[in-house]
Amino acid sequence: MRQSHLFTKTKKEVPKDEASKNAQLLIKAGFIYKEMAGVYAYLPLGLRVLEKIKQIVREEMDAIGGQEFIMTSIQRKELWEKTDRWNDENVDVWFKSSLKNGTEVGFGWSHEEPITELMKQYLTSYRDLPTYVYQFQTKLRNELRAKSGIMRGREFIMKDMYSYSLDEAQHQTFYDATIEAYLKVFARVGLADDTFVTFASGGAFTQFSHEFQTITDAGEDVIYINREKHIAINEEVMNDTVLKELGVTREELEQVKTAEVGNIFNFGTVKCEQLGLSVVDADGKSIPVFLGSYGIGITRLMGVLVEHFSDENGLVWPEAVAPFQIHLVSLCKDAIDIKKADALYTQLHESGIDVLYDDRDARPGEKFADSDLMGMPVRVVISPRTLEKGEVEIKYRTSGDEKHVALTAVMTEIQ
RNA sequence: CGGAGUGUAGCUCAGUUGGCUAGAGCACCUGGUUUGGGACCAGGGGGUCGAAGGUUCAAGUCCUUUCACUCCGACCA
Repeated sequence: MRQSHLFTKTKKEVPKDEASKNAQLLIKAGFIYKEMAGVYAYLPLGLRVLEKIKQIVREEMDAIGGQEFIMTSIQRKELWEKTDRWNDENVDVWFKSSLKNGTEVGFGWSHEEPITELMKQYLTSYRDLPTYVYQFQTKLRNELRAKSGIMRGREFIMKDMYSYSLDEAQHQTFYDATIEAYLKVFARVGLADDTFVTFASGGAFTQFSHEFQTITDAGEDVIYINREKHIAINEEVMNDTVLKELGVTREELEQVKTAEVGNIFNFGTVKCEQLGLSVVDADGKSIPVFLGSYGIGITRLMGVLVEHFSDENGLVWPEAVAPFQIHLVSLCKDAIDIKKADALYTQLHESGIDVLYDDRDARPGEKFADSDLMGMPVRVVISPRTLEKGEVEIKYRTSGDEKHVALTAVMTEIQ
């Protein structure tokens, strides 16, 4: 991608109506645009990051048997009344509207009910189980107060997966597989060391649910962790009984601030019973279905990555999610040098490398500042100075390490 | 939803006890000089001062209402 053709540009100043680091940096660097409080548009650079994150999640969900589809944003009231989650006392984040004929509808803040209703058409026999489906959907939640930039919006993208299982054991197997898959996701985006499977309140069916919490000051949760034993407990369930059960003492735990990046939940058979989803077993007898739901906040995860990896010069993207792998910055002025820079760009591009080519007619200082701000993992500078020796300069965003490499050796160096 | 704060150019802001044609920096346009860490000179375009109502000879400035945004809290299967 030639930067001269890239839609959006960087800013020197951050908008004053943003206090969170993730929104400030992402707006400054031209990744997102704020429509209103808690509602953000994703510009080409931001969208690339989102798609990279989604692809990682997609691969890991597919690997454990998930099948991607997509539900609707407009939902029927009746389904939510069956589970008593339509009224504002029980769910206070509904956006509601009505059709021209007066029929009330809701905008999806979650999808268990409609997906389970859908499943009634397709799951009829024990032979149909287990079934695992997931989607990337825009969730709409009428939050009383949006905050923390893209980490807590009124409109956000979530991956939500649902498992329909024959029995407790089958459910548990997939539940455990999902924990492993989630850990792989967070490892792949670079958060392995600071993300913890955390015991949290479990609701009616199990003692605990599991949250995936990533350490960040921008988070909203407080958890207690033990890094050696890999145990983490949400403060909301921290008590002596729980400590005893998990075999740790209070003294062994460290208090940290975290953001919830993922969450898995066991609904038992209750949700399916409420909605009338059952299958017949081998004897032709009707039996209840076990439901599990598993979420990862995609846009929130992007926000956490910004909070986690940025520095005073701007964004610092982990390689796996960077919008481009390489930022090729050309300082060339005359036609012959520009031709060489163009050739290098073409070579990198045609090798299948995601490369952003700063071919703009701008001053070096501005280009370097923009490059740092946008945060690609590798910066390659080509200029009259480097070309004199037939070289380019390679600088790594994370470490700041810098080296000069022969023009002919760029490809091998980058691999 | 309770508390606090802020609304003036695309962005960041200044604007005195009410007073003349509402300003600066950044960004943008034109010309020139520059070119390895956000350059400089000259010129230029851009404003319902968040909105509505009121007081006044006169309102960005005072009063009332309202809307939006931010932060703290509450809330967040």
